[in-house]
Formats: sequence, C-alpha cells, structure tokens
Amino acid sequence: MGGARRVVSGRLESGRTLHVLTGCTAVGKTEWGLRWAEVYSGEIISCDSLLFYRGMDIGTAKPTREERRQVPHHLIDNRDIGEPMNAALYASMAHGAAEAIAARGRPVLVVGGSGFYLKSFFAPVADGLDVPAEIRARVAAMLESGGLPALVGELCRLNPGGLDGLDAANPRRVASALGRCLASGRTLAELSSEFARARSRFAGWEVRLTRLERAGPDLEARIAARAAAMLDAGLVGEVTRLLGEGLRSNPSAAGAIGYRETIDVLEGRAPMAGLAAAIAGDTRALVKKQRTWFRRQLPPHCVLDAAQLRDESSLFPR
RNA sequence: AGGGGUGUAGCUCAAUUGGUAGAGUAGCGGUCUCCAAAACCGUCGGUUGGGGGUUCGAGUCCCUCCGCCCCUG
Repeated sequence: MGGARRVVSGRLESGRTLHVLTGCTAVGKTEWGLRWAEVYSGEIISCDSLLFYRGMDIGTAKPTREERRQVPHHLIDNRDIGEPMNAALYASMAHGAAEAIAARGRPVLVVGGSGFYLKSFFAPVADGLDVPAEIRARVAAMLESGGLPALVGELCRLNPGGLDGLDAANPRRVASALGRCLASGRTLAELSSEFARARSRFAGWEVRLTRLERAGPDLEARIAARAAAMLDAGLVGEVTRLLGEGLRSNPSAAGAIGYRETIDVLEGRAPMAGLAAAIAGDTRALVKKQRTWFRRQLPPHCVLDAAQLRDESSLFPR
C-alpha cells in the first residue's frame, strides 16, 4: 500500500493544486475527505464556519481527535468562542495553510460546506478595505438611534447615483456598505467596479472542485441519525458548558444548529422530548440553503453521488 | 359517568359588540463584498373537527355528533 501511495501522490503533486470537496451537511464529505487525504498523504483545510471555535465539538460534528491524528487538519480549534470570525480572515488563514502544506510537498484538500467561505478559493470575497473601529462604532450608533432608514438615508446621500443593487432591507449589508463608503470616501458603484477587477488569493492555483450529493431518503436518515448521535454524545452538556464560557456573545455560534435548539430547551422555551426532531428539522433547512448556494454560486464542478462512491480515487476525476 | 375546557395553514397561535380568516415557523424559490449553520427578499398554503340551526352575514351565537385535555367519582 505504501508503494501505491507514493506513485499516486507523485502524480498529484505536480503543480499547486487545490482539491476542494464540498456538499451539504450530513452528505458524507468528512468521511470521504479523510479517506482521500489518508491514501494520498494529504492535509485537510476545514471550510466550516463553526469548526474554528474551541469547545464546539459535538454540535458541529467536528472531526474527532482520532481522525485528526490520522490526517493533519487545519483551521480547526483556533478561536475562542468570544472571538469574531469572518470570510476575509478565513481567506487569509486558508491561503497561509495551503501554501504551507504545498511547501511540504503534500496534497491540499479543502473539506467543508460553508458556501461563502468556500467561495474564497475561487473568487475574491472581500475588497480588503479596512473599516476603522471608530467608523463601525459610528454606524452602529446611527443604526441604534435612527434605525435602518437613517443608514439608508445617509447611504443615499453619499451615493446620489444609486445604491448599486444593494439590498436596502438588510441591516447587515446596509451597515457594512455605509462603513465602506465612509472609510474610503467612494461610492458603492466605484467600490464594486474595483472589486470586480480583484483576483482570488488562489488565482495561481488549479482548483478542482467536487460536490457530493445524496438521494433524499438516504440523506434524511443520515440527518436524523446525526441529530440523535449528538444528543447521545452529550450535546446538552456541551451547550451548558459553552453558555458559561460566553456562547451568547457570539451570535453565529449561539444560532448554530444544535446549539440554538438546545438553548431553547435549557431556557424552557421548548420541550426536551422534541430536541432531536428540532435539530433534524433545522438541519434540513440548512441543507436547502446550502443547495441553493451550491447551485447558484459555485463555478461548474463535478457532482458525485456519495452513495455510489466506491473508491477515493474517483473523487477528483481529470 | 358528571362538571369544566378545547378544536383555525404541516406546526405554534391571532382574529373588536357577529362584518372580506391573519402572523410566526416549516415548505418552495431567490439575493450574496468582512457575523454566512448569518442576514435579507419573494411565494405557496385553510370547506375554521363533522352535521344542522338563527342571521342580510357565523371562526365567533344555539343544537347535535366526534376528538383531545383537566377536575370530580
């Protein structure tokens, strides 16, 4: 097996290639990614927005200690629950990890289902404009006192030519857009035409993107099993502990599937008896959102039926 | 068995003294430049448990049957 491995990985290592394995939650990408990385002596870069956080293990179905001993994993457990995370930071960290793995002469495998973070491997996701804390605070104060209309009004004043397709009903998008205009002194149209010329951090890499799919009933059964397994593994205890560590101060983490439903139970808004079903239901909703993203936002890619995969060598066909 | 309560969208619930049955959520579709398992937008959805009656008009009032819950025996 060692000999075969060397031959195959020798073929893979010509040039800088990024292998990206994605798919919706519970489709089986983690298992297949592990097999592939083990056989080809690769290292894994996680592309899941919640795996950064230390302590969020059970509810995120994080790769186990044992799995991480088998194959080196990157971008897992490197933030405390109270620390913010975002796509620009992710892109920078992922790029650093990929360069380091490639420098070791090993194949790079990205595994994950966070669409926006995934995008950073084949397109720019942020314009690099640094919005000072002072401006963010001023925008936040404006939102507090005048509500969304105040921000939109100010944004219109700064952009007499129009808002460039901005979703003016979305507080996050509006606040972010206003911050960028104030920080740069430019209009949204100017910023976006500049952004359109930006290149991905991985522009020099060959990106090979594969997405796993799975038939409805099969996936449904895996979602239910995943929710039940989380409870068996002690999800309630994990959430109780994280609440004590400030889970609530991180909206993304507190709103994550598995966590928000458990918080509802712990605070008496929902019955313990319905917890597994609630988690499975919200997981289904996530799967739908992921599929919309994959269908509409990913570049053309290879789609494989996870149930029919027999061999990791077919994951990234030429 | 007697007394009380209840029945409205897949689910949780609204609906002035009787006056065109609405929300949230799930479902379906969509947006995407620093919270993305986020945030936001659009849209489908009901013979108001069944039947009868009163009324110009009934989710609402009356009768009856059915289901569920609580109390008493």
